[in-house]
Amino acid sequence: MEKSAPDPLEHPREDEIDLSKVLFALSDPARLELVRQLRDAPLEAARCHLQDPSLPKSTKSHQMKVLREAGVIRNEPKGRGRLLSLRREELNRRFPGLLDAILDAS
Amino acid sequence: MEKSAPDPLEHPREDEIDLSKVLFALSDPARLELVRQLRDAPLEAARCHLQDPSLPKSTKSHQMKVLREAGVIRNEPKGRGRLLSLRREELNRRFPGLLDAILDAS
DNA sequence: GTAATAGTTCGAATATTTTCGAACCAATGA
DNA sequence: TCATTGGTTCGAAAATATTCGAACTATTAC
Repeated sequence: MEKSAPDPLEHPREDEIDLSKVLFALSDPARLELVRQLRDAPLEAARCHLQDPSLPKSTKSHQMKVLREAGVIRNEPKGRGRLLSLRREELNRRFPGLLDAILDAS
Repeated sequence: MEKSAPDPLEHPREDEIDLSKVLFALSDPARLELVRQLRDAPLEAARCHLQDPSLPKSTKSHQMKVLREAGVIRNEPKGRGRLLSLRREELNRRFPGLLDAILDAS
C-alpha cells in the first residue's frame, strides 16, 4: 500500500495523435457507437455498451483499446471500474471540426 | 460504334454513401494522399500518384477502387485513361464539414 | 480473508485487407 | 493493322485486424 495503482494504460500525447489512426478507429460502426455514448459526458465503461451486448468483454476491451490508442478516448481507473471520456479538446485542437463533423453525421 | 463504351465502374448514389466506409477509405495514408491531389481540381489518373510511385498499377487501381466504392471519388473514362474527381458536393451534403476537416488536417 | 465485479492481456483461430503478377480491354497513334 | 498507353480484374499470398476464451489484476463488499 505504499503506492496507489498507477494507470497502466497508455494514451498518446496530443501532438502524437495521428489522423489516419483516428479515422480508422472511427471507421468501425461498433466503435463509433461507443464514442457517441460519450458525446455528452464521460461514462463508466460498465455503463456503455457495444451494439451487440452479448459480445464477450474481451471484445469490448479490444475496441476500447483501439479508440484509446488512436487518441479518441481516455480510459482511467475509477473505483473498481473505468471511466471513459472523449478527448474532445485535444481532438478539436489537433483536427478542428473533425470530431463534430463525424458525430453530427447522420 | 453504335455506342460509346459505357462507364463500367459503379459509384454509390449520394444517399448510399456510408460514413464508416468513407472514414475507412480515408484512414489509409496513401489513399488520403491521392485524395489530396484532387483537392483543387479533377486529375487524370495517370497524373496522380501514390506516395511510393514504384508500386504496380494494380495496387494503385485497388486504392482507387476503395475510394470510389466508398463514394469519395468519381472515376470516369476519358480518352484512353481515366478522370478522377472528388465527390465534393455529394460529400458535403451528406456529411457537412467532414471532407474539409479531413483535408485541412495537418 | 473470500467472493463478486469490472475490467486487461494473451494467444490462437478467423476474417478482412493489401499487394502483386498475369491476363485482359479500350483508345490512340504509327 | 499492330503496338503502346493506361488502365481494370482476377486469384493467390502475405499482412492486419477481429474475435473469443482463459488467465490474470485490482477494487469493493461481506
